Amino acid sequence: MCSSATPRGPRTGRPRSAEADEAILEATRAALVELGWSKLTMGDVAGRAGVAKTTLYRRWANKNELVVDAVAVLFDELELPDLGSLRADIEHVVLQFASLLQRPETKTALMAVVAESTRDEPLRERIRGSIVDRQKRLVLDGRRRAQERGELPAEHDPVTVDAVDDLIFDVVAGAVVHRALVSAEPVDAAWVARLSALLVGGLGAAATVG
Amino acid sequence: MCSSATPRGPRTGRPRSAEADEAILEATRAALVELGWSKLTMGDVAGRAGVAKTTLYRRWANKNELVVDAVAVLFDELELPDLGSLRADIEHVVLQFASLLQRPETKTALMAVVAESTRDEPLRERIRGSIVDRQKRLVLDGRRRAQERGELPAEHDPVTVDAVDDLIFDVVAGAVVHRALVSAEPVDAAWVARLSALLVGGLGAAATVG
Amino acid sequence: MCSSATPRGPRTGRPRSAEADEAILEATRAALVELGWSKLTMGDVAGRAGVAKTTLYRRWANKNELVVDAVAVLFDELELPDLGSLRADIEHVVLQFASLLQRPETKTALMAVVAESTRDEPLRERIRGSIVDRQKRLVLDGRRRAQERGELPAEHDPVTVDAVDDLIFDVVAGAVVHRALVSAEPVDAAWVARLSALLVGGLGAAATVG
Amino acid sequence: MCSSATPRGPRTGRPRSAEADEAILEATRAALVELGWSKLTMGDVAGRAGVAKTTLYRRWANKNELVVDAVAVLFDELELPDLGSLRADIEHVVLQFASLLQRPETKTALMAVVAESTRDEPLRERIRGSIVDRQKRLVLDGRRRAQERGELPAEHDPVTVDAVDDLIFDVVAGAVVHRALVSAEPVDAAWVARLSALLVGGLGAAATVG
DNA sequence: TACTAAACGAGACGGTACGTCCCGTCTTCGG
DNA sequence: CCGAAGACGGGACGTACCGTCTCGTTTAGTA
Repeated sequence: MCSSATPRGPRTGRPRSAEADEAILEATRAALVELGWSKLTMGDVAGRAGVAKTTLYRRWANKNELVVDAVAVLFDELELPDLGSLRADIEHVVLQFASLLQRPETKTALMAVVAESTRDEPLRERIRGSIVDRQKRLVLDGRRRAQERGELPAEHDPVTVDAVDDLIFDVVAGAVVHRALVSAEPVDAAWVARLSALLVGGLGAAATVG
Repeated sequence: MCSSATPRGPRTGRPRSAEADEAILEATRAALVELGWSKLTMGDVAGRAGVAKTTLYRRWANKNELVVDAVAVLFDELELPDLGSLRADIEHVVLQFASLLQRPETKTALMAVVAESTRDEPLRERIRGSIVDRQKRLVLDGRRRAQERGELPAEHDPVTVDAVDDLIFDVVAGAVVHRALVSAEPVDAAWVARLSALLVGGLGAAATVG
Repeated sequence: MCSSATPRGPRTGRPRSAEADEAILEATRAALVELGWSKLTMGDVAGRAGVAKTTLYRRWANKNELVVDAVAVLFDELELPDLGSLRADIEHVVLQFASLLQRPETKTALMAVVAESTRDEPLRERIRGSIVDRQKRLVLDGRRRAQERGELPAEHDPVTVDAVDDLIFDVVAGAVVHRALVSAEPVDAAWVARLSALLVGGLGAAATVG
Repeated sequence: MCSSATPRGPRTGRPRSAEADEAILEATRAALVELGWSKLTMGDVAGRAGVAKTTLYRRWANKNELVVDAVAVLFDELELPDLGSLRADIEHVVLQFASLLQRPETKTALMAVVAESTRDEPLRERIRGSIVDRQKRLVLDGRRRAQERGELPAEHDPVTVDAVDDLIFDVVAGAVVHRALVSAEPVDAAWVARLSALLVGGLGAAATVG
C-alpha cells in the first residue's frame, strides 16, 4: 500500500512527512464522499490535505493509484468470525461486504478504478494486491473452516479446490456488486438469505464438474 | 435509446439528421475501442463522425449518456435460443454475455458508466432502460421455458418468482462481470460449466427461502 | 439606406415585408441600448423583431451594415436653423451633435463601426454615405450662410473652400467625438463656447494657408 | 501598464515570466497588423507568443485590456522637441500623431477599444492612464513652452488654463483621428498647416471665454 | 380560382472562439 | 533535500454565435 518505491540509501536531506501520507489519503476519502470519483481532482485533494500538489505527485503517479490506496484500507474491515455454520458465515460476510459498498467513497470509487484498470495493467495489479486478494482470502478461510466442520467434503484435487474457490469468489463478490451498483437494489437480509441458500445448495454440484 | 426526451408537438424547423445520430454512435464505439473510456473526448467523437461538437450536445447532455446509447445496441445481440435444457440455456447465454464483455468497447465502457451512475440518477435510469432490463428479460424467458419443460416447479407466488429472477440475474451477470473485469480471468467453458452447475443445483434451495 | 441591392426584374413571389425592415432596425437600436455593440447578436435582434434570422441575412450581410443602417436615421435629426450668427450656428450644431453622441445607441455603435471600417472598404462607403456626408452638409450650409451674412469673405478658389470645409468638419466632429468618447468629459455650454470662439477666431488664418 | 493589479504581500511561488509578458504584447501587435481587431483571437495570440492561453488570462481579463497594453507602448514614441515656435511644435506633433495612426495596429485597435470603453469603466480608466494622459502631457508642455517664449500670455487663472489645455487636446487629437479614421483622408502637410493656423489664430479668442 | 415562386418562422447544421478547469511539470523561496 | 506556493504549456470542456441549410407554411401576383 505504501507509495515510496525505492528510497535511496544515504537518506540525506529533509525526510518525507509520514503525517502527510495519512492526511492525503484521508483527504482523498473525504473528497470521494463529497464530490465522487469523476469530480475529484488532485488539486482539491492537495488543498484539503494542506499539502502542495507536488507532494501528491511525489508519492502517487496519478489519481487512480491514489484512490486505490485511499479506499483499500477500508477493505481491512472485512472479517470472518466463526458463526458455526457455512451458511451463517456466508450471510455475515455478504452483509459486511454490502455495507462496505454502501459507503459513498467505495460506491463511487470501486467501479471507477476497475473501469480504468481495463486499460492500465499496473493499476490492475495494484487493485488485485490491495483489494481483490484481501477479499479472496475470506473465501479460502470460509471454505477451509466448512471442511473442518465437515459441512463440505475434503476435496483433495488442488485444481478443483482453486477453481471452486475462484468461482465462489466471483459469484459472491460479483452478485453483491451487481445488486448494489448495477441493479441499484438493496442488499437486505432476505436477498442475502436467498443467495446463501443458492450457494450452499449448489456448491456440491459445482465441485463435481470438470 | 433515442436521445430526444420531449419532442415538441408542432414539429417545426429543420428536422434532426438521422444519419448524424448513427454516425455519432458508430464514432463513439470506434473511439472507445481505440482510446478507451477515459481518453475519449467529445471533440474527437465529433471529428470522427464528421459532425460539429454542437450536434453532439444537442442530442446528448454528456459523455456518459452518449456512451450508454452507443454501447446499448450491442446488448441487443444477446439471445436465448432453446437448447433443450435449462443448463444448456444458461451456459449459452453466459458465454454470449462473456464474449460481449471481451469486446474492448464494452469492457472499457460498462464499469465506467456504472461508476458514474452512482452519483447520477438520470444516468442510472438510462442504463437500466437501455441495458439492464434488456438483459433481465433473458432470465425471465429462461426461467419460464424451464418451467414449461418441467425442469422447475411451477411457482405460484409472484413475489418469490420475482425475487428469484432478480437473484439469478444479479448472480449470473455479476459473476461474469466480476470474473472478466475484476479478477481479469478468462470466462471459459470450464468456468461456465461450474457456474451453471452451481445455479441449477442451488435454484431449488433459493426458491424455498423467505 | 435600403438593403436590397439588385431586385430582379419580374418581381414574382411574395414581396418582402416592409414592416419587418423597420421592426428589425428598431430592434437593433433597442439591443444597442441594452447590450451595447459588442454583446449585440444577430439572433437576439431577430428575436426582438419577431423575425427569423434568415430574414435578417436576406437584407443585411452582417452586423456592421445592419447597425450602420439602424443608427444612420438618428443623424437625420441634425439641423442647422439660422440663429443669426456664425458663432451661434456653430454652438447650436455642436450641442446637437453632442446630445446625439450621448444617446447610448450612438455612443456604443459609432466608434465600433468606424473601427470595423478600417478593414472593410464597403462598410466605410456605407458609413460615408449614411452618416458622414449627412453631417458634412451642415458645415457647407453654415459656411455658405456665414458668407451671405458677410461674416466670412467670399472665397473664390474652390480648392481652398473645400479644404477649409473639410478641415472645419474634421475639427468640429473630431473634437466633439473625442471629448465625449475618449476624454469622456461633458460637452457643456462652456466647452462649446470655447470651441466656437477658437473656430471663429482661427477661421481667417486657416483660409490664408496654402 | 503592468497587468497584476494587487500583488499579494509574501511573494511566494514561482514568479511570472517577464519574457512571456513581452512576447504576448509583441504577438498581439503582430496579430493586430495581420488580422485586425475583430479577427484577433486570444488563442491566436497565445500561439504566436508560444504561450498557453491560460497564461494570457492570468495577466489580462480580456482582449480589450490586452490590446490597450499592447498598443499603449507605441504612444511613448510621441515627443515634443523644441522647434522654436508654437506653430512648428504643433505641426510636428500632429504629424507624429498622424503617422502613429497610420500604423495598422493602432488604426484598427484605437477606435475599437474606445468603442468598448463606452460600456466598460475599468477599460476607460486603463485607456486614460495608458494612452490619453500620455498624449495630454504634450499639450501641457507645448503650452508652457510657448508661454516661456512669450508667444502666449502668462495666464494666471488655473481654471482657464486647464480648460484651454483640455480644449486644445480634444481639438487636436480629435481632428487628427477623425481625419484619419472617419473621413479616411490623408493627414498631409497642407492639412496640418491649416489646422495649426486655425489653432494659433484662435487660441487667443478661446482663452478669453468664460 | 388555382398556380407559382419567393419570403417567411423555426430550428438544425458545421464551425470558430470563448473563458474555465484540471492536468502534470517547473521554478522560486524558506525551513 | 523537502515542501508550499503558484506559474507554466497543454488539452478538453460546455457554451455562445456565426452564417448557412432545410423544412413546412404563408402570401402576393399572375395565369
